[in-house]
Amino acid sequence: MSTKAKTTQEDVLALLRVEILTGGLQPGQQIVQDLLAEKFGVSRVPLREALKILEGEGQVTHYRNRGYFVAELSITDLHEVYRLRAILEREAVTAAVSNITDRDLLSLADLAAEVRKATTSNEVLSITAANRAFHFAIFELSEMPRLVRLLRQLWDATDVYRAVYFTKAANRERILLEHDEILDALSARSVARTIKWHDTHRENSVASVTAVIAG
Amino acid sequence: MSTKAKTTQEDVLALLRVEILTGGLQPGQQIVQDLLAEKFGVSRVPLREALKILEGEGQVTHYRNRGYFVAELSITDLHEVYRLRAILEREAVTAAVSNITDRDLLSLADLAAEVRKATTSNEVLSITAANRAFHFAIFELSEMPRLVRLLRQLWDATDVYRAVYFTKAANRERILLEHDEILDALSARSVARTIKWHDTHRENSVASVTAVIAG
DNA sequence: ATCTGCTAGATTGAATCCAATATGTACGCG
DNA sequence: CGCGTACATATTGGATTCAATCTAGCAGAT
Repeated sequence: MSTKAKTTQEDVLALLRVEILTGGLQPGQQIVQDLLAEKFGVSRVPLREALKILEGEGQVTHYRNRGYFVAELSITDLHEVYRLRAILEREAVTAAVSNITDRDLLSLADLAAEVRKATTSNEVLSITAANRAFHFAIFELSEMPRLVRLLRQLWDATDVYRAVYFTKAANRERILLEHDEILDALSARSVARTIKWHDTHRENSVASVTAVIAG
Repeated sequence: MSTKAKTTQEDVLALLRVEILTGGLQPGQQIVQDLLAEKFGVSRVPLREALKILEGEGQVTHYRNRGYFVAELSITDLHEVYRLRAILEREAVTAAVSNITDRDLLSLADLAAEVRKATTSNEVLSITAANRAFHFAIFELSEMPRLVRLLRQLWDATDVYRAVYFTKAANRERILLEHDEILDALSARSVARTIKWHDTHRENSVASVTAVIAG
């Protein structure tokens, strides 16, 4: 069997992420540990440890003796996240270009194909997952693990809102084109073009997500 | 009383930080929960939650069913951290300059004085604390909380090694001068000069710390 | 002699149980 | 009628207890 025996807090963590992503737990809402623990069929201890991880990622906030609440993202927060992403992703992409091999390009193409396939499925969760996999495969090429870690945090912070982005068919179309452009720039080993397309990729995203929060 | 009633896991977290910082827990060493819990006079639950926080910060690493180990920092890791700090601190400082008020300059001067006082005390812990307070007071002026959070993580990651930096009298002298220069650049509202001095500040630091790790 | 498989001890992971704190409501007083 | 205070309840935080997993050491076969 391929299912590796994970620990319960890892399961709970995954469940929590889905719950937050799909809106089962809404921003600002308190997380009542007893209820969730029962719902997941576990005790409160692993739940709390999973919540501590999410707190570290800024996904939930903790108030002493009052518990955990799903984090809310203000517009200014959102813009800060994207500003930081811009800075850090440029760094990552630059390093990636200088490391990339032909072999890497092939597997990136595969990942891009996965995204394309996911978009036809119309399942938002699998689209976001595939999209993430594609972009982080690029970031990983930087061989800067801490940088990738920071980026992961920033992506996590906006996952909730970005999910909405993929509900629009036009956006799903657009990212496929942008991914192709990114692949093209990468194969040409052009740092400038790769950065440029990442930037537009983000700008399209931030515009939509801003609309979501504002509305 | 000014001592606000904190929770045990916060106490434990503070204790752990000191322990790691002072070498009571050395890089690579396993953290045996029973022993530490007893040493701190608490149960394992708050200890584990505190460890989860440190794991999120990259201060310790966790292996399934094997427990927590104090993180080790390789030379390449170290350079990555400083590279990321360079990028992010430039951003923070730039934003700070555009926000800074005369009132801020006064309190920064106070903090710089605190550092000066701490250096005479010769207690490494209080020097690092004062130094941190000074720099993060500047970073906070950026009014970019997420950015500050990321910077805090990066500083934490190298705290262990940086502590050694302050044991040398020459280094203690030098940072005082550099702090003065930074204050000067800030009052002149010069982004370029502020960045420049932050850069040299870091470069001096990274050189020393590299030597520590290598040696 | 080395490698494999097993057993015993140690250590982590999770569940249950108990204590401390905060919130909400009713009551009394001004 | 408004405000503050005290009590009751719900919820979190911590300690204890139990279960699962890993590690080390030994026995035996090749």
